[in-house]
Amino acid sequence: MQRNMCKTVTKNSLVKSNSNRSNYNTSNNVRVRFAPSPTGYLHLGSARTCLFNWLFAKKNNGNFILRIEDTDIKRHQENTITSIIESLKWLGINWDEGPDIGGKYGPYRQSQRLDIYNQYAQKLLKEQKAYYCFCTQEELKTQREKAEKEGKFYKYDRRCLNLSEKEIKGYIENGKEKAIRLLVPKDKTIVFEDTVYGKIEVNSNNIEDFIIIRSNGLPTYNFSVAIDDALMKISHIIRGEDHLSNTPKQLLVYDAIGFKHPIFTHLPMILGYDGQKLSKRHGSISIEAYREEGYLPEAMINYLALLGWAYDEKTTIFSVQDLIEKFSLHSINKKPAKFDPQKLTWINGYYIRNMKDEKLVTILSERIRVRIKEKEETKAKNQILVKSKTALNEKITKIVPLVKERVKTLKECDNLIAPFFFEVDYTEEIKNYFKNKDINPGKAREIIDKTTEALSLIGSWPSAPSLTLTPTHPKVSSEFTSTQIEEILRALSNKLNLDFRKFAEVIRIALWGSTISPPLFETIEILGKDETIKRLATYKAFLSPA
RNA sequence: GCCCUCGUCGUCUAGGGGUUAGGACACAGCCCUUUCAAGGCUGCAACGGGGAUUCGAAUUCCCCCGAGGGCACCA
Repeated sequence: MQRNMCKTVTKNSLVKSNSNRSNYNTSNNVRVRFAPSPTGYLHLGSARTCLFNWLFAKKNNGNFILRIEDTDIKRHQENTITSIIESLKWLGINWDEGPDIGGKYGPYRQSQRLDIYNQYAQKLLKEQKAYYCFCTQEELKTQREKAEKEGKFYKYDRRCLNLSEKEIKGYIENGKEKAIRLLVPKDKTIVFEDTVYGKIEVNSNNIEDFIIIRSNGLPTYNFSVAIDDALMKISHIIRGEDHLSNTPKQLLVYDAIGFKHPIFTHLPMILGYDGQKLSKRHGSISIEAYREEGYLPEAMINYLALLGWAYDEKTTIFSVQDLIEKFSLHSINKKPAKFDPQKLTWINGYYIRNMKDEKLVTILSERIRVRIKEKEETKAKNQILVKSKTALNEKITKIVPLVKERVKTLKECDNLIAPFFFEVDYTEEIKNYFKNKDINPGKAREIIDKTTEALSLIGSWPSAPSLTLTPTHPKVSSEFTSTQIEEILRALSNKLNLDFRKFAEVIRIALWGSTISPPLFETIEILGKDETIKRLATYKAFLSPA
């Protein structure tokens, strides 16, 4: 059987396939599009749809087109177009044709294509495949509500189809509001083969004569998409599953006009944790929000690709290049996917950990610079510890290896390293941390005093006669390095007969204002002797005498 | 109400007649450890239910149940 043959082939080529879905041509002229309506930020679901389109285009050397569906004047907001475009660019998605760069099938904004829709509507009218409807919206609404009350499915009763030419003429001359409806053929089976969902059959009797041009002259969605997709020579329509039920209507438009059908691929929905449609109450759902939270574009892409698609039984990490090579419409599954922020975060952490140090340095420098600027604009200017851009970069270069394995988002990283650049704010909780602890405030003072003393020695050696520590530690040199610091602090902790964990906790809290910090010895080195000693003193002041 | 879909660990998924039903996230434990991570090891955990076909069903078919989407002068 064909199925078996294909299975063999695909196993060899490591590409999964359902042969019965592969009867289409992807060898040339692949043209796909992403067609957002500008009503808000770029949503995770839309981003995933966009990504799949883009991957498919890249993989097949096709064209990826960006089109803005802004026919609904009431809902669309101009500024959101910019924001959507920004998000796409941030993700690294580029397009070959679009509203900003043009192209030979433009314009790429539906609001600029109104003449086209009207021309086709007139053509259908002339061919009697569509007809004027003079029913008012109120009338229709009443009818619909009545039907719903009776538990019936409402379908337009075609009353305007039976109007005489004279009546029509009369209405038009009187300037009565008119919409245009498509004349849906009776009892026709509409069939299409969806790449993901397989063969879909719908009887046209289930579809009413839907409006294609509204009384305000604007086209409705099912009409304009069909026309645009056909005119823009879109070969594969890849979009969310919520459009599956609309596809027959669009096919009716294709057929009425005589357009060739494209290939349809519907993607399973992305749902929230509770299985409901992903919405604001599930938390952040825009690409923009994740960008701000410190997620990397490559991590977003990787995670999004895994929603509804899998390559094999093991791999979870895919570079964009991997995805382009391995992506296939055949391996998209049907089940709706629940968005899992934890996994996204894990993937993001993975990308941070595996990022080249230099790249992280660049990214973090930029982010810290933003924070510095914020401080500069407030009265907290004196809290900034780093003065020059060079100093900042040098510092971050040293910091990156310490923190890249410890954070999952850039924001988390910013927070972890902030005390390198700004004075520490000690919370009440931190100030009182050692009350009722094994190490009481008095003991903590002692630790701080001794540590201060010991650290002071580094660099002032060998002229340090008061050093009580040196007998147990012969190798005090003049370099303020993490190795040196570690040796001295461990020796000190030992001498004080303390568990080093507890000893270190005092220092950590004093230096970082937190129980969590980057590795202590390196932190002290980078912070520098003076700042370290200064912070030890600052914190000591919060410790009430025993 | 009608139409269209979907149903494997908590989550993303692999698996398409014979598997100890595999991996990843999360979770738990242990190891490592100056905190937090990272890393290593181990564990927990799934075929919605019922029939049918078959020697054999997570896999094919039917019914039920559950879930999502659509049915607008929204996109």
